[in-house]
Amino acid sequence: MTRTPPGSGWCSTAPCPCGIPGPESRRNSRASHPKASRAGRAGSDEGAMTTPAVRVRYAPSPTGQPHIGTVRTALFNWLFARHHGGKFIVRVEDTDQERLVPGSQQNILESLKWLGIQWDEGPEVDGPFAPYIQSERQKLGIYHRAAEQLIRGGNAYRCYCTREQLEQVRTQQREDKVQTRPKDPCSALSHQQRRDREAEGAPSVVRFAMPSTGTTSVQDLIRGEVTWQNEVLDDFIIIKSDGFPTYHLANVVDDHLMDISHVLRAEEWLPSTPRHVQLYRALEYAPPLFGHMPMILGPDRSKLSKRHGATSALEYRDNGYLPEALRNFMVLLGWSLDDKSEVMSLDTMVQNFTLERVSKPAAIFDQEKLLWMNGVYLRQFSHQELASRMLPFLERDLDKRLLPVDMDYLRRIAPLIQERIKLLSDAADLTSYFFQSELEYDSANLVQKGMDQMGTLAAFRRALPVLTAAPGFTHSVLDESLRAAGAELGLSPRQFFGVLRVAVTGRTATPPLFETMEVLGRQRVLGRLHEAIGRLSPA
RNA sequence: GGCGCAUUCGUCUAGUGGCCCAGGACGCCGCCCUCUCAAGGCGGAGAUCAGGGGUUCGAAUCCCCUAUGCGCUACCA
Repeated sequence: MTRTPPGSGWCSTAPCPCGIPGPESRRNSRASHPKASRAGRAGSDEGAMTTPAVRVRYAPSPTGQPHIGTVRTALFNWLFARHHGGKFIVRVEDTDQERLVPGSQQNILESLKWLGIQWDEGPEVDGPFAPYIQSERQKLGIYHRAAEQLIRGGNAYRCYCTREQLEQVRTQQREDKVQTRPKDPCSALSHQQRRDREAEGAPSVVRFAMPSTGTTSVQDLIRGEVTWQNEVLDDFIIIKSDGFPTYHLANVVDDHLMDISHVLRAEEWLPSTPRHVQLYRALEYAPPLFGHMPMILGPDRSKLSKRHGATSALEYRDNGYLPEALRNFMVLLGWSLDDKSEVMSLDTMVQNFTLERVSKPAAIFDQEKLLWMNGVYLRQFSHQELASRMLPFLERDLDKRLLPVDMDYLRRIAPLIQERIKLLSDAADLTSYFFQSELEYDSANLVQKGMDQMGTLAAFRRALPVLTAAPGFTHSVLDESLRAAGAELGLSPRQFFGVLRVAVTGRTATPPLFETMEVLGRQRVLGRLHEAIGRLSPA
């Protein structure tokens, strides 16, 4: 009945860098590992070729709050690396100087840390291929050397066209319904013409000369073989006029230099993959394996964005979600262990994560299910753990006059709200009446359905001596004695306990009354009862 | 418009040609438990497997076509 968990038994760990999860792979992506054959190309790289190891990277660009989709991609890369005993590398792709947002690099790293995704190489930790920030790597000249190499080999050329000129060509082509890619006029410039333009000091970019015939294919680890007609692919820019490389060049050069074995990125990158494949070919680099992960969509099926609510991991943190819950929820967006497992430990994820169980269709981010999962994790905590997790939120949200929070007291409150709390950010609201010296509530709430003012007052007056005299202020004692008192008054438990609840907590919905009273303690309870009696008594 | 990818309950998904007139989970509904609110237990509704053609003794699963959705189509990543 139980299926063999996929992954176990197939890929032991280290020596299975292939990304092809098992002998029975349902996808015909059984191509051999390109890097494995690199030994043959000898010295083109570092020389010594051993068993290729899994080296994957997360390459965010610091242009704002890291989107939940890119964080999920980081998670998948990390799990893949851990599953195969490989390395997970973070590389900051800040080649777009115009879109840089200060502080976003910190946000990205903080998101990863919060989620428990540790990187083996990258900012802060460095590693054998440092630096890990492209603007710093730029200074090494690696991108320009690659571009020069391509120009020399006839695989790239300088282009002097202005944006306006290009826009014209493009719209013209569109009007003429030309199906093939726009051929860049500068590709046909003569040597003399180029010299002239350079002498004029004309600004230029470097374009890659895409082959204009034939096809380019990639054996995608998730989607199988994908093929493009080269004639529809354009001569994309590899070096911008500000001298910075574009993503296309930088990522190929760096992935090569950093010995990346698998490029696992979001599906939106699939269309530019033939460019990268051609770059690898022209540069004579052994290409990595590619795998394109499903995207994450909002409820309206469009790319998840601000309009759909929180889109960055840190927002979820501030909104009271647990990293454990968000991580678990995210891993299920596009991956599954089997037909049943949902709530699972990190360890289980690592042990079972294989690309073959990554699904193809884009997934919609279901906030409701995340909320449920957050509750599941919250309920699994020990009282101590829950109290510790709530503390920072209480310090943030509770009236400052109620601080500092007494940890011992909080630890006793924790079990009472554990089944009721769904977000840590609810903690203050759920527990405020434990801390307040003066309750704030509408006196009208004291008199509940089926009761009148006098009856309510009588109930309070009857409860007073019982609570005062209770031998030990524990929930079992209180339960017994108050239940008896209520019966004497001819009130149903619902009525009697209901009015007491409001008097003691100011709320109509709380954890069980007697447990709540026990934690509050005799003094607070009696004080609040007196207060309630005062509120109801005719002046 | 072009190119590419995708398509199983509202949503996340299981499914690797017979075990599937399709299983699990969230959400929803009902019942139970019960001092309120939760949590929990039990049950239910919910998918003509996008549609149409093939292949096969047999198709959610393989092939083709169509439709729809999404992505890309920047000196952004």
